[in-house]
Amino acid sequence: MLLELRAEAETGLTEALDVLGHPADDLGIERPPDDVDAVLASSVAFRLAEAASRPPPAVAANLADAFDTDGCEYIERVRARGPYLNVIPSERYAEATLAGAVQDGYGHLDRRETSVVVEHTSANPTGPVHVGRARNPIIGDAIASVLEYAGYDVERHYYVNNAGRQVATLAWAYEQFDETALPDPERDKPDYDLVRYYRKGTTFLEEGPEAAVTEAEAEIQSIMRGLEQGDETAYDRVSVAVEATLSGMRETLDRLPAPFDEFVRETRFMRDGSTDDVVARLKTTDHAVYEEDAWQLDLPGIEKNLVFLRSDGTSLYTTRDLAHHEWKLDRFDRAVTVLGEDHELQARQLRATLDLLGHDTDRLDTIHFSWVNLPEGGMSTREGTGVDLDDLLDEAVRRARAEVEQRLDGRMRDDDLSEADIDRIARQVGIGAVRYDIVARQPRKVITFEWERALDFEAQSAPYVQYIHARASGILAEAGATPAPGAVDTTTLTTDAERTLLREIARFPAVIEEAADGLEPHLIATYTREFAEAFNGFYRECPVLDAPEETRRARLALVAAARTTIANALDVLGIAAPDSM
RNA sequence: GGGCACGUAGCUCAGCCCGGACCAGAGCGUCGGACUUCUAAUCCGACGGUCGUGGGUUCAAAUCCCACCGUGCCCGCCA
Repeated sequence: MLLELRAEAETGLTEALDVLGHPADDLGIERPPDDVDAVLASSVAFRLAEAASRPPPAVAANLADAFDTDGCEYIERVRARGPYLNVIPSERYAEATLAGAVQDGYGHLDRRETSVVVEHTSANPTGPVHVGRARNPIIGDAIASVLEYAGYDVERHYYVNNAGRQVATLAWAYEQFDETALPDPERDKPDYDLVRYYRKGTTFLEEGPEAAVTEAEAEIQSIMRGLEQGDETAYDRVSVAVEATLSGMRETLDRLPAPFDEFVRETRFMRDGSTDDVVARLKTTDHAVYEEDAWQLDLPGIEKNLVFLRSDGTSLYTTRDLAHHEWKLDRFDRAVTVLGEDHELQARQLRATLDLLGHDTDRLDTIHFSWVNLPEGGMSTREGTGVDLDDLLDEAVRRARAEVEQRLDGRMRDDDLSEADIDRIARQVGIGAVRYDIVARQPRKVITFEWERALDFEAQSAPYVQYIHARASGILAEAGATPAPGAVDTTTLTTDAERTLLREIARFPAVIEEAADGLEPHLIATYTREFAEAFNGFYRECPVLDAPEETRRARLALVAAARTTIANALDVLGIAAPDSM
């Protein structure tokens, strides 16, 4: 509802500025501090003061007088307070907020008729997903969801690298080594099974006898060339190992869950000729250079040449990724990619090259996140250092379960949780805590992984937010029927706590819009925390079930609206909203 | 060496893009309080900060610009 009110405020303010002969290019609309009873404010008066040769408060007072609220549905009035203009909402604003927020889809913005593909994770299928990578699916999935809420047609893609050196090495190692020479797998899952061959293989290439290594390198090269030439045998050899590994990785990602609409395989762009086509076009550009037997691009503003064809005539990952991106731009209006910070240069080169090929790169967005490190250093699949995501999720659920059981005794609510409930809550809370911990921070910040911090179940965590959903659910279940929003008198909601909660509910769609515009899902996490504080304030101050009839009805509607709001906000973050905890 | 990021309470972060009522907000930790009352994974209070450093722009700077310092990532015919 804040979005509608803001639209009214913008129109009204523009008119008022016009009437007084001020420029209306910067309205200075902002969120007022919590202790001001306005829902929106403007600081334009500061900027107008000099030209008007009057102090800001005087300008603000004039603007407040000139603001015509006659046509406004949601604005009661606009008043000056010092140099600021404060927008005071009407009772209709409260009514419309409640009516809007009890709808299941609350927070979904109007459809935009714009398609966007969100590519995320795309980890090399060489072994289990480790925590160092975990930011990618969690941030990526949240970005996809927030765009869906904002009205875009979204597809989630995982780009499978099944053509590079890494997977050729895996395929070779899988054929080369006997299982008896390998350690037992850490889990009974194909990715844990296969990664043993991969690690054995990379160690062999680094430390094995020279002649044997040369032979192995030749074999790996031949697999790569086979793929390049569309050789079915080479493709099958790689597929056996890659697809098995990928299935194990998908199983782990499903636990988050991080669903995908499509797994796009790199080889697709080799087999359909589009990579050759890109190479042919690149050779004809002014920036193409042939140096040291390899075709390269000397890109403007980029210090490093981009090799797009090796001296042996084979393509590189980036070459295929160019074809992949042309494919995406051809099918979608926008393409968002979530990548690690180590891919920064590559992403810049990709963008510059697509630009060179005549594409509108404004349709492209890249979000970079920094690594999750261990206190002792980085994580690596190849070296086998790091914490597997499976282990983190298991431990999270285990600790959450211990927490539920410990709280069982002191439980005030006599609703006897069943074994199945305990299981459900442990899963919702445990995995939710991991996701929240990651999605709540700006992707650029480096994270050092520590068990206690990642699995903190207190304030500023998923359970803190989930708890208010459970509380709201409890009240509504106890009450039985929830009154229709049209049948309640919002004027009975008079306390600060009620008004603050209402204000937070009304803000949700505006938060979605802001998070979607900037591709910043952490804004939603911040919002859920502030929302939870507002709800807890209400919960403390305002009894619902024991309130006088009129008040009770209004508060029940408010609780119902709060519940949908927080459920949907959590939904954006991919975090479950438990009915009981 | 070059490029790109990050630097806010003891610790972990939000605020920075779009400068204004923030002479800075949370959480954790520490200390003290609140369960016969809709779930205490909650709430209330106290203590705690030269917003890395120095300059600049502005009526106004945590926020914009410059320099410097520290940290991370990248600088492969790997991905």
